[in-house]
Amino acid sequence: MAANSRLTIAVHALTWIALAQRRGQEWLTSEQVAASVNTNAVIIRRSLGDLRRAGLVEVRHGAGAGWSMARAPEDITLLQVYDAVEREPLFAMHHTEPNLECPIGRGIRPVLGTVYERADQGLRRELGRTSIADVLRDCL
Amino acid sequence: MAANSRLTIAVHALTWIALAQRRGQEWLTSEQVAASVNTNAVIIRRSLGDLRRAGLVEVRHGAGAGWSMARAPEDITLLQVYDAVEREPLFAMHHTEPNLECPIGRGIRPVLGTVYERADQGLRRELGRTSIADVLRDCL
DNA sequence: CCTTGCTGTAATAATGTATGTTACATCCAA
DNA sequence: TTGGATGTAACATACATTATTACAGCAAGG
Repeated sequence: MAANSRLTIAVHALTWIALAQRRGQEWLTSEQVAASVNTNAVIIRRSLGDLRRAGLVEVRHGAGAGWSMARAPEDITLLQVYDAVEREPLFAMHHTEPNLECPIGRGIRPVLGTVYERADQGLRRELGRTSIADVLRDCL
Repeated sequence: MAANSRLTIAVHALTWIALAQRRGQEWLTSEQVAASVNTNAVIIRRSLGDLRRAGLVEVRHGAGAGWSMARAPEDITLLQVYDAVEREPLFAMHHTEPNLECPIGRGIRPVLGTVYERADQGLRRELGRTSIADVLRDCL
């Protein structure tokens, strides 16, 4: 699959904001976050926008604008970040409908759907075990 | 991520070959498999080629050529199929190196590497619980 | 040993997604 | 009112996936 770096970008941004706040800087601009992630500020705004819609960060407009945590780093798991930024399922079904005259073609999609659902749960269970606070601690 | 259908295609092909063999047809051509999956025969040959390199199927050339299981359907898990056909990791790191003058930029990659490794293990544990024989049974 | 049918793979195209970049309307604290 | 940042559209580039055509290579069976 074309693995993407959305989760990486979002976790990096959140962790950096968490560290800045611990150091007393309440609001960070997308430029400041982009400087640590080393990417374009628009990429950061898009990512933080996803996190805002999920209720994980807050944004402030006008003069002195920027981004801030909406919750304590201990209360944000990587699973919540994953859900906020990732839209596609892990595994795709057939591009074109399989041959319904074949018993396998008829039956395989729900069967695979169940298997893929369990695999997804296994992935999510692990992502739910790590918080932004854990990532911050291990970074330092 | 751009979810792909490689696992779906490979499992479908294997399950169909397993059913054909149970019905007494030992060798299937890529055209016959493609007719059930409803895709091009070259796609099937590429997928089965991956499975052959992993030791899951056998190929026969010349007249009467085709594909056959190299193991019993009970002894092939979807995890083995996944490993045979999937090359990319689930999550990508940053496209460009993060800012190494930032504590997060310096430390985050190994931290995320560990988390992503655990998430991958969670996914794989579940895929290892299902065999081609299970898929075949549930299809019928 | 030669025919025949299928495999293995290269080359190409169409499509979709990820990332990066510029531009600009909008917003709001000071 | 204004200045600086957000939100988002528009576009470019790069790459992955799937599909398709073409053809060399292989080997079973006449």
